[in-house]
Amino acid sequence: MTGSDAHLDATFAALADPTRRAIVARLLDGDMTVSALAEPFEQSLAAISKHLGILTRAGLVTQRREGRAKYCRLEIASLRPAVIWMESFGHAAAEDFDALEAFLKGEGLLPAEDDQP
Amino acid sequence: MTGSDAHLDATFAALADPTRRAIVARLLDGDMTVSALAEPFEQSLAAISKHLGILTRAGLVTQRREGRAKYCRLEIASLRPAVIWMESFGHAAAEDFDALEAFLKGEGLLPAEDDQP
DNA sequence: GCCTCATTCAACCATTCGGTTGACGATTCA
DNA sequence: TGAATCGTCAACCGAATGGTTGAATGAGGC
Repeated sequence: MTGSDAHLDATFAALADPTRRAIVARLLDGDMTVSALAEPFEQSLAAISKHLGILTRAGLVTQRREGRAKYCRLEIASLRPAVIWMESFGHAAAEDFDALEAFLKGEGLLPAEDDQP
Repeated sequence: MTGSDAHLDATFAALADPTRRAIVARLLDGDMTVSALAEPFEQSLAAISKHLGILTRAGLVTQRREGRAKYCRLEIASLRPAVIWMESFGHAAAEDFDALEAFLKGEGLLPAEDDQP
């Protein structure tokens, strides 16, 4: 409960802004340059750049330079600690989360296991 | 992607603070009065009261008055939208989340289903 | 070398946050 | 009734946020 505190702080804080969540969602379609990423938002490029800085500092996004453009990539794995933190509550209060599990399975978000003897 | 934005904002923002995450974790042990809840923290009661206000506004906590004490209860179900938001990314990039699923199963956080015909 | 495109930096502004202290409203108990 | 307990409110503080604008840096193209 001590070590990853800062990472959880950064992750949850990064996700607490709708523009940043939208950026993350857009990055699911693949890597994108900063300006391509900024295009649908009614904010200055500098604002988007700041948001990307926050996402990057949280480890959710990495950037690589390619020519004069800079491509942003979503680093989904770094969501893991946050998901685990939340899921652990689901476990601890399973009765409240039954509906969640049912929902996830219904949506196909949690494939039913069949690889376990 | 529009309606629950505010709730997601509030939920993630509420979880972005380590004191508040600790409060939530403590509430897993059962309902607690504000001062009992505040006891292990080196902060003023007013500060904890503010944190509880934030958690309450996010819907993660409800309070009921009982005598002169006020009991706080964790409303785990209201974490659901946030979990679902995150899980949907796990679905979209399943390869990155394989490790998560393995981890969750290994920890017993995701019990293997056996209630399905 | 120079111009242009892509991105970030710097300074600034208003607002919110996390915290403190002290006063206040409820409630219980003697 | 009066005193103690529980919790919140109000005002304040310093720091961080989310945004703007304008200048500066980096990389290609001519």
